[in-house]
Amino acid sequence: MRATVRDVAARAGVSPKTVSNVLNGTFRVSPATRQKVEEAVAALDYVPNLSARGLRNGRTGMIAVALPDLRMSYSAEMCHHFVVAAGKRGLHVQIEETAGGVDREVELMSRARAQLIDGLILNPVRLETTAVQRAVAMPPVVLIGEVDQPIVDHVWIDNTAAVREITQLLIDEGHRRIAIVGADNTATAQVRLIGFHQALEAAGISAEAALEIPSPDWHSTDAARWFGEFLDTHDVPEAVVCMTDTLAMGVISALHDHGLSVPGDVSVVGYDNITDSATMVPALTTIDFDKQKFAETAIDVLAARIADPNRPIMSVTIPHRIMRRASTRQRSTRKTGPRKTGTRKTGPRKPSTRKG
Amino acid sequence: MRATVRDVAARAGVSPKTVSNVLNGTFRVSPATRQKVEEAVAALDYVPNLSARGLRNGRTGMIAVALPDLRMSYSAEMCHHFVVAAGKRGLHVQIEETAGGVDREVELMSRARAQLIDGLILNPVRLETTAVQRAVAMPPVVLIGEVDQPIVDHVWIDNTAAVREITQLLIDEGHRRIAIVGADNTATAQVRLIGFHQALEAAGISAEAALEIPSPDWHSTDAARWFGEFLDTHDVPEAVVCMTDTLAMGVISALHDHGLSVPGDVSVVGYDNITDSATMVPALTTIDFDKQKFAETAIDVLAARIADPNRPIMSVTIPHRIMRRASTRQRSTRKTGPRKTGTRKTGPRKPSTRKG
DNA sequence: CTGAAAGCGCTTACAG
DNA sequence: CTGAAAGCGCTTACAG
Repeated sequence: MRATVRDVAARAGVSPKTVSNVLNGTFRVSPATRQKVEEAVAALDYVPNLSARGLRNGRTGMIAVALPDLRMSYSAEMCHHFVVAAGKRGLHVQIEETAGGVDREVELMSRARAQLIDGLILNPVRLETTAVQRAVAMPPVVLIGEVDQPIVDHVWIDNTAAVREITQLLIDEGHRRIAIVGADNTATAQVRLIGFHQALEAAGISAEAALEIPSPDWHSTDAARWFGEFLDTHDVPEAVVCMTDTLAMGVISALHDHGLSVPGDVSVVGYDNITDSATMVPALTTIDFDKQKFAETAIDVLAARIADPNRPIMSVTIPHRIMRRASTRQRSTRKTGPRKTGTRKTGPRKPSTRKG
Repeated sequence: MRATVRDVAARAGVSPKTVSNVLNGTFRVSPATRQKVEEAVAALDYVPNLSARGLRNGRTGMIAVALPDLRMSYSAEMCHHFVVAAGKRGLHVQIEETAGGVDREVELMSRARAQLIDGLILNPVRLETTAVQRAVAMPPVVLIGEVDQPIVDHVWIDNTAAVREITQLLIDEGHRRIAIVGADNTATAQVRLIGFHQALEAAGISAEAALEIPSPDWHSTDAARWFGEFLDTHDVPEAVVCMTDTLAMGVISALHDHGLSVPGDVSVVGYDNITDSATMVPALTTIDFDKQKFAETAIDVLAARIADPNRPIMSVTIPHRIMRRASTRQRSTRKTGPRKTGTRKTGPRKPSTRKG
């Protein structure tokens, strides 16, 4: 049978309270007593029961992190940083996926209230239907990502500015017919699309609905399929803004399959600066931000909220910057109209079967 | 204040036991009583306290999944499948990273014993130093990956066979001077290296230590750097076996930076069939397995172990297959000696700046 | 500096 | 089909 504080106390010849004091360091305990207790703990292989402690204290030392799709490289890197940042504060992380939508988000909130977790870091999927409602008794929650709900704490990147700036970069390089991939109705896409539109408008370029290409799932394979179909039926754009690096990977793949080179024929940019974006061929120009800092900030804000539910609501913006790599280039001649697929100088070919 | 079973019972005019029966469905309850209870639950916004339930039942409904490095795309995909598979059984997943090594693994075991988690799915990093010891009182654990410890349940891929087969594929295509990237002292690398050696030996090719290239971290950027340095100082191999798809991404990047085409100059294969491997340029030939099935099997085995700690130990091998894509090709002429870098027909050039 | 007691909220034998 | 009581293992006022 598992040892309990009583067993330890009995063996050490002290009361359970003293054992607790030694374990939690709440009060000063004489060295002799401390040693007796520690010997008993070791002898009995005692491990405190966290459920009991959680019931007593109302804290379990566990938080949840809920991301839209755990399969994304972006999710992988953020999970890592959340786990590490939480670990530094003695917290453990439960992961959840919000892909299911609003129901899932609501369920996560109740689970927080069911107190196996002390708080929740939530990346909601849709703006208009967020589970975060004034009406509900709220557990400690930090929103990350695009939804700016003034009801709860919030850590984010200024997505709109970031996409505006990277679109501006493409415009400065002489591109005018610019497509955007991942333009669907998620919160992320909507907020980033605004930045895209702002940059076009500032340059006097009118937005074209046909150049706003959805990709219902944001996996690279989906982007390759959807953007590939776009290439089959439309003029080749001069540049492509991708909502994420993972989408950019699919876009580059589709361009290669159509015999188009990056950035020779088409410039491509991404968003997130995932590790793999540096080893794409070509290396990807993208939006970079300090993911470790992002995670640590979110954990800090959540910990502060857990400690004091009544503190003022915070909103923290993590800085971003453009990570310039090889996937974009200056257009030599400034073209005003759309370029026809037929005007390409070389016909389609599979670069992957080119012989050395 | 939060409502408790007592509050619900009082409001519904029944005993706490009846409330519990309604919530857990243990005994039959009359429809009228059930409705009264459900109304009270709704009215009081009652959510059961999982710490209390965990203390009482000795189960929290939470399991932990510990992977070596959460940043990997492979980890991302596995996490997704574990969370989904666990969710189907009403379980939640706590994630941990074992990169820290054995201490971390031991700590995870005690945490399991501290009973905030009912069990643990563990991918240990090193063969010889596994935290899994006969001596320690073991919580329910399922090992995944390469370590075959007959002490606990085990779900894995036959790594040795998989790498042997994919190396064999390269040999069948006429490659003889084959490098392997990621050859370090982790359990995964060691077991896969054995398969590599087996294939070479069966073909009468002697292993060359210089062709076994380590990459202390298995990120694509590390592989690009380490394999790039290898290319700077060695003859170009005819083919490269990568311990993972992520490593392959870095290897392909380094080859491009050296003006070598894949598979024109060098064939490359990976392992894992991550989603992104289909959109690499060229699409990657790799080892595929059913990740959903892998995760579900591990969860099943763990659930069975939790239900019956004394059942016989299980070991399940998930089938694998070669996913043939564009990154390998038949060598037209069979060469016996190493090819010099200088013998390439085309000089180095950056494919990324090639114009269309 | 330490001990005896109460209670966190739940579920489960034990009675009725 | 339901009620009253006990107890999971911990920590914290309350006394000494």
